[in-house]
Amino acid sequence: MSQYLRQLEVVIHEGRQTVSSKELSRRLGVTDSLVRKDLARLGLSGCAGVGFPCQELLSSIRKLLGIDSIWPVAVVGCGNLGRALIGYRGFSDRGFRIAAAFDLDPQLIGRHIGTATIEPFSQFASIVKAKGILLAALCVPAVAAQPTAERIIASGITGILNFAPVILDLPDRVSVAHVDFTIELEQLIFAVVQSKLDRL
Amino acid sequence: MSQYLRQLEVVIHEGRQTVSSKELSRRLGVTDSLVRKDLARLGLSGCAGVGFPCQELLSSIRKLLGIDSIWPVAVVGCGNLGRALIGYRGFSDRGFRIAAAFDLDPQLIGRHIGTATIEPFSQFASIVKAKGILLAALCVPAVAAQPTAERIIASGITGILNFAPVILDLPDRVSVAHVDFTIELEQLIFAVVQSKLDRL
DNA sequence: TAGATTGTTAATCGATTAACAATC
DNA sequence: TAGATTGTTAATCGATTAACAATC
Repeated sequence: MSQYLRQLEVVIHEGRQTVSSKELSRRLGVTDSLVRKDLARLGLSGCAGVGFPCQELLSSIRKLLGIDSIWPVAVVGCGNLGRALIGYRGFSDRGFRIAAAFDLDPQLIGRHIGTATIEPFSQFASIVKAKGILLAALCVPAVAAQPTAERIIASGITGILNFAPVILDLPDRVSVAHVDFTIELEQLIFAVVQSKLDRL
Repeated sequence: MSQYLRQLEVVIHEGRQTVSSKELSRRLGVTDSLVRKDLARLGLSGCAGVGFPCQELLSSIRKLLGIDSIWPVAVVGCGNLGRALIGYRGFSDRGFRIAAAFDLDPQLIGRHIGTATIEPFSQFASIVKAKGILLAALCVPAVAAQPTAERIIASGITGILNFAPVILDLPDRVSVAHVDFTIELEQLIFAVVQSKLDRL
């Protein structure tokens, strides 16, 4: 679905008013049938002979994905990775905002990065509650990931973007998305090796 | 497959010699049938009544994934994200090594981060060739991603881990893995919203 | 009307699962 | 032998595709 969004933005940028399932399918590398089926599943309909209205499609998908409003996100752990995330452009115009950043290290606390100031982790619960934050990006070392995750969900966080190379064991009511560079790299290598073998 | 590796490492860490498809399936949240089928597809076999030998399984999968040796990786772009990647622990013991880092900014060139020194991008081709690097992590701003990617594949890079929120258009012989925090976050939000709706 | 494109049905495909005889 | 677990077959499931009448 995110891919649909991205391509829609491109099409809109080109000044188009409508887009056909065929056009979208071409851009996404899938069949037009699938595009129509996907959009129908979301309850969206187009005009036979014309296509789908771009703007309506865009806002409908945004709404369905829950990104029609701006979600404040807390960054937990401000090492290299956490700081990179705080500085990451492209969140702001896509429905996210780094609303708070936390660390344990007294050396880091109080530092400004981008628009955020690093707060002591002890303040997590109160700040998160005050700002209505529901999502956290977990950027702590692997060993700290599980206990930190447990502590932050106790403060009402319901979604965690986990950057630690550890599988978190958390209650079902919490959603976890896992970003693991090692896995991504392994998959890349696998693809490279495969493609080499194919060419022999 | 990477998930298999991770779980195998856990099992081996516990001192076990063999592991059953049932045990692995439980850890991975799939069926035992699927585990056996996957392993069979890779040409690996276990012992009926006993299970699969952990060590053999581990090294076979490593070999199949192409990570039985250490792959040198070049980091291109040493902003927040690039530096985070260079400092990322956990690569070293999983078959990767950051072998070189590049940037355009004269301010950054010569700086040491972890074990790497930032080199001028103009030196890319020669250094990559000298060190036999085939993989690059692309950590440049979105607008620079496509031209930079074109330039680095001209130097013999065959696999790119792309961190820029842009879909790269490259020849088929090059493998690309795309890491996009925005997409990950959108998926997380979707899961959070879904789970909220489910509970109503 | 003619051309383009939708929404939907039926067919296909691949991946997953259940089941079980064979094996240790 | 009895218990555990494999390898494999046949059945199931879900997702994708092809096709086409209906619609603009």
